[in-house]
Amino acid sequence: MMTRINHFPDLSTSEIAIFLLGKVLCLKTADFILTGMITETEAYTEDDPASHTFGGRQTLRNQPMFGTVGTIYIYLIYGMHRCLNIATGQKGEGSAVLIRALKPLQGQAHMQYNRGVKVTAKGLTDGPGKLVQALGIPMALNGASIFNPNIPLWLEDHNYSCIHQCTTRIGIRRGQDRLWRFVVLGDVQK
DNA sequence: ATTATGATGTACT
DNA sequence: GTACATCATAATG
Repeated sequence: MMTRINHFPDLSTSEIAIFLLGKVLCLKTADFILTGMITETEAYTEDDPASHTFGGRQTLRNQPMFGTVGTIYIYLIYGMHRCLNIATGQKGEGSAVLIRALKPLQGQAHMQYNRGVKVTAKGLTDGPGKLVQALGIPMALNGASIFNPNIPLWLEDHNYSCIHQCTTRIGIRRGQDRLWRFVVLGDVQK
């Protein structure tokens, strides 16, 4: 059984971050479908000093984070890498889940081509910037809904069940103490 | 194996 | 000007 996800359960941002672990992110191009299982996520909310929306700050860039649940937020970080987030909460609430890592499932060779570097299967998509590049997620999807059936990016539930761990976050300076990073442990069961 | 450095857009001081 | 939700490459142990 494999179903396309067209809504999220009514949960908090960190609970949705956990919900997304083991789900499958899919991108369709003219010739390929590229898929990968989500293995690492992170929650970002308005009370998180590391969030673009800390304290309710609104800018032109972070508007999608204030959109309805499922709004896609893609932004450029360090001038060169793009990160994929999915908004959570009500419209007007600046919260989202960052997709930090995938395990490649379908179209690995094409992901390799998109990345343009010689790396192992793990290295293909084991970072937020890497997975966006590997799938070739277009910036044009910024602000669209992940539940919109007319866009080439969507989520599927393949009924993978996985054990997860909550950890402190990495790669940031502020708000490191919060246990809002979620990773899949070990192998995944069908 | 770990550490150092450069690339460089957007938000903010 | 500085900081940043990063990554590849080079240098070092």
